[in-house]
Amino acid sequence: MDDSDDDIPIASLTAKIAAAPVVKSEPKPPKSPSSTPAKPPTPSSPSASAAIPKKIKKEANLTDKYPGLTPDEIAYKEKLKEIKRFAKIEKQQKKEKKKAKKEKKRQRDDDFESKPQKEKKVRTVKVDMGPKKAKATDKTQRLAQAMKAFLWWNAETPPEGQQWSTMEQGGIAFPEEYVPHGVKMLYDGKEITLTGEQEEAANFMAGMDKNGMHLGNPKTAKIFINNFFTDFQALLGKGHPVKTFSKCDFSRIASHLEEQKMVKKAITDSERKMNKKAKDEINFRHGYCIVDGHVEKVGNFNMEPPGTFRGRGEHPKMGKIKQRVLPEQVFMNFSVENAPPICPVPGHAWGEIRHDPCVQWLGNWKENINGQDKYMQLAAMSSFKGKSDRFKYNKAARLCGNIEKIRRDYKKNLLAKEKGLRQLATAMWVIDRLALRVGGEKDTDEEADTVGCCSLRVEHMTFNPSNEDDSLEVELEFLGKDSMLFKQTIDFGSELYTNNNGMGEQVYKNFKNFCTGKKKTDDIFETLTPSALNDHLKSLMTGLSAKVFRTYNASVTLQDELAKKEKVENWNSLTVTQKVTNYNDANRIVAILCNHQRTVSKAQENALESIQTKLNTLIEQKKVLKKMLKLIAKAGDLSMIPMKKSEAEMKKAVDAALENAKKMKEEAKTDEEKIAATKADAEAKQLRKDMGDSKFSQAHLWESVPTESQVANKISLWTGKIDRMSFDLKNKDDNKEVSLGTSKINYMDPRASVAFCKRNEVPIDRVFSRTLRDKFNWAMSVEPEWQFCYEIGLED
DNA sequence: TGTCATACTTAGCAATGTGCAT
DNA sequence: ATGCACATTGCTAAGTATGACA
Repeated sequence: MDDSDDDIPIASLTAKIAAAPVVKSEPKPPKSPSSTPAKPPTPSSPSASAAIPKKIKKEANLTDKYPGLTPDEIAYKEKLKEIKRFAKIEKQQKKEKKKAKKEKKRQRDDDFESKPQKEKKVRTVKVDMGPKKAKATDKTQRLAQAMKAFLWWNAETPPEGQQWSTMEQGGIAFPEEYVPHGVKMLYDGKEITLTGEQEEAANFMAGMDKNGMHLGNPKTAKIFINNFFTDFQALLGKGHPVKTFSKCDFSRIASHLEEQKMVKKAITDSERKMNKKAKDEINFRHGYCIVDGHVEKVGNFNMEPPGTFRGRGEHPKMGKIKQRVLPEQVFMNFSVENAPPICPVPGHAWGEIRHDPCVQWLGNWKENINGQDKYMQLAAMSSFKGKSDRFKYNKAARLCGNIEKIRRDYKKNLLAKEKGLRQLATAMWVIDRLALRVGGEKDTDEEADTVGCCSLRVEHMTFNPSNEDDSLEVELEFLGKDSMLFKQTIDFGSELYTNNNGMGEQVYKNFKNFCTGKKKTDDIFETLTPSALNDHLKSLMTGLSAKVFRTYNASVTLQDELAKKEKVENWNSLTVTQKVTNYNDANRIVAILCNHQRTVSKAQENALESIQTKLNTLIEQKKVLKKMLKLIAKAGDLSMIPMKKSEAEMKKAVDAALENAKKMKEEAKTDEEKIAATKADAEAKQLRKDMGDSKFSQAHLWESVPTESQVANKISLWTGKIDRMSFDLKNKDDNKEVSLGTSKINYMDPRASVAFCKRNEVPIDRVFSRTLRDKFNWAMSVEPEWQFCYEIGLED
């Protein structure tokens, strides 16, 4: 690791790291002496071309080697060869490296085990050695320690209304300038020469996944292509021969890009190191910030590269070209007394400088698709984000003490004579009980048509969907944030909504009333706006807004569900893994409440299908076993019992095929031979898979007639297998569309999770990943008995 | 009273990393 | 050791909240 700090533009950062207090860190295995004392000098700006191997000097005889091919095609073939060669070399290197690492580790472990006594002795002897030398850590680790050392929740708060007093930052990093590749697109079969900018745009389309979420769906593909082509044509200029998208052929560019990906994959270890170093440099230059004298991590310091706009759902602007953003378009924010960050693009300068301590952002620019503002801000683990996060959860906790009052308020108003008031109350009920978002107005020409509570329309509700008498059921179906489908049938007459004076029937009545006499496309709550709703909420509790209900309900639900789990009799005898599974189950209930979904990929779908097939096989096998048992018990015709076919021969054949393929690969000289070898390899692997399947299909059989007890044993074995597998399958199927992460990151008070772990001796890293532990550093010190309740909310 | 601008939170997807079974 | 499934992270889109202003 290179430790030269001089390339960091933040002057005080260097001093800061050096002065960082030594923080206790987890014990680490003793380090082996550094093996890299001298390093070769590295170029100051490693260019992308450094990753591509030098061309081998064989140009002269290439045309002889490939008779009848154009130079372009020959070049392509040669390149492919090179890529393959480098991939092979890299694989070899990786292997060796791994081996070496393992060896080292073993030695280290041996050392460690054999020398504990000695070490102790040394330590007692060391008396007057002066100040303790800091552990040899790299820059990233030292920065991490410096950040960890600052406990913002114990520190002074900046002046009222201000986010900071001083702020020094390293500016935004910009993507490298575009380097044209010269590969041509075809139009109506003819080559078209493009400028760099035009070629870059062509890349965007060429690189799109034809089966992805934008082009894979005919409806969105149409929007996407239309938008792209309009922007592309504008780039080409007036009177350009390219007129119709269907005549455009980007396939040459597509394969070039594919090739580049392979080149990138086939880099050597030293190149990988260089890339890492370059990335680290950017990270050190832009990734940290000094706020009021302490180091903070920056969240998004890389400027978004140009590309196509990937709007979700049926966003009317998807496919439009997102332009490259230049430093001139960016505003930077930092304190007056500090030097401005250096603009990293030569010949360019920041658009504007601000010194506004009342905001958190470090950088700000406008995006060209929707004209929306984008910000560079500190990372989730920073004090800014930590403070507002804790504030958010404390506010939600305060709702614990106010929720009864608020529910009384809307229950009263559900019966109000005035329609506006009734709509307000009904909306509050929906936000509280169904955890919907508030739902602001949207312009459907500019954005996808998605809704929340206030923007619900008559067409989103189906009364009495199952057509039963006296039904109070309503099907609620609409696209919410990110065009995620919300589809739930609410039975307003059910206990869930009527118990405890829940007033479900009244809510139903109100909805029916709000919807009658309206067009499908009319708003249900035509008198209501988010700000009016929030104003009313503020009158009931200071700082209350609609979204607090989601946080509140998520945290309360998690806490209640966990409490339920912990009440179970054998709870204390459960293993850590079982406890974590229970935690995840509680997490899942919250995720379902908040409608946090994910789409199931094709691969996941296939995996599920294969489990189902296996399960079916097991069930069939169990039936066969039962028949066998009957036959044996009643001393029937034993020749009816199916026998296991020998697997030895099959295995022989597979091994031979694999061996043969390997040999072919090694001996292959010409392209044809290589292709044949690859094919043989694929076939051998298929054979191996078939063998596995075949083995599985006769796993229940014996090579000779089994005894009664043997069969009986296998039946119980199979019963267990079937149970486990169908449980597993059901679980996977039920959960495949639920996303647990979002509620963990944004909704459930982390202190409830931390307390749960402490009560149950579950290591926190089984529940929170590294980044989550950093993000929730402020929540780690709570007591095992901590409860999400009103009093907690009074903290700040 | 509604609209706009601003600033910040919440969100899913794709790429990447990790750990486990074979 | 390898390949796979699952978990985590990076990215950036899509929301909410709120105050200024017409």
